[in-house]
Amino acid sequence: MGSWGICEQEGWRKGPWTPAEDKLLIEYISHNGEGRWSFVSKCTGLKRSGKSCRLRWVNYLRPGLKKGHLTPQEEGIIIELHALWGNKWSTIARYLPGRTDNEIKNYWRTHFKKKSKPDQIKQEKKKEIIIKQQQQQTDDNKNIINKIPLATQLLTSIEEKNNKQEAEIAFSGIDENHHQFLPMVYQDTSSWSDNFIPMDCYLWGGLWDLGDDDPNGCSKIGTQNQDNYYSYEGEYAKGQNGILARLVRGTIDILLDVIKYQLRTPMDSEDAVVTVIVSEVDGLPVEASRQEILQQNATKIKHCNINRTLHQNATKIKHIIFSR
DNA sequence: AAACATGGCAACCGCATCGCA
DNA sequence: TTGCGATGCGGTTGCCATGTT
Repeated sequence: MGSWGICEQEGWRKGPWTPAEDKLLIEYISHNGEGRWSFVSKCTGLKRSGKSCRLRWVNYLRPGLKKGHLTPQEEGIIIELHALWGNKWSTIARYLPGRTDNEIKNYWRTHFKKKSKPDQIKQEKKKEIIIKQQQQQTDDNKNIINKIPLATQLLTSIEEKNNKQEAEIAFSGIDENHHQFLPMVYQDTSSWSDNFIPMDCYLWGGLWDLGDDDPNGCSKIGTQNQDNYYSYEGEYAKGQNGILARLVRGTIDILLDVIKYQLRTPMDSEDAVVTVIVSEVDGLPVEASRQEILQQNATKIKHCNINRTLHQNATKIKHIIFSR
């Protein structure tokens, strides 16, 4: 193949798009809508393949695309979801409105897939993002108690009662009556039963395990059902704080997916139930009678319904309870 | 100032999947 | 059920701008 822009084998032009080509493509889509890409060249005279037209539209011309650097929040989401799903760029992109799979893929390769000194670079980047997120959260959470140590701001409790698995995440903060949410008591790992998933450690590992050995971060604490569990010694508070940041920003469905992943099949079972209790939306308190806004069979939850109404930053979640 | 290295990113390629006849 | 075209996805390439030596 020759240099880009002049290769016209098979009749198709390749290489960078010109403004004139963009204009033709935009006009075509404005009249005919997306899809039927192979007809673009026939209708417009563009010497571009259908695939090329689709790619140009999806990655560059489509309205609503964000330009510029990713925010620390977006970076954090990418890290978390990549730890969860791996190179499922299109899936990850669905959680980042305005960002394309190509952009996320490029970002990941640029920032995390350095061939030289991979561990060092990942560690440095991770620390950088954690610091950014903490600074951002400090700004966002002015009304949330910050006098208590980070380690107690968010604690997780998992209990097994009467053959039921129940995992509950409690968030400290201030409710609509300005009462402090009391964190749950962290349960000692020695009490975990054989068929029981230690969600907090699992969650932590899933969020931050970047794939390779992570000597300064996650440490393996045990194996259960052929799965590995991790704790994050020394930075436990930071990690929990990071999860809280996600929730405060209303990305509830991400958390649900993460926790579904942690619990593996239990959330797909018929009798699994998810309960989400929200105390504040967009800075306005939710009446006590309406706080429990979602409680339904987990099999019906693909993406948490409340996410669509809780996109603003000021959402406060009191509890999310998973049980079966 | 020139040569080289690196980072960022748009675009291409091949394969997988989907939908329809 | 099968074949085929359209579409989607992830990996890769290569250009260009910037930084380094």
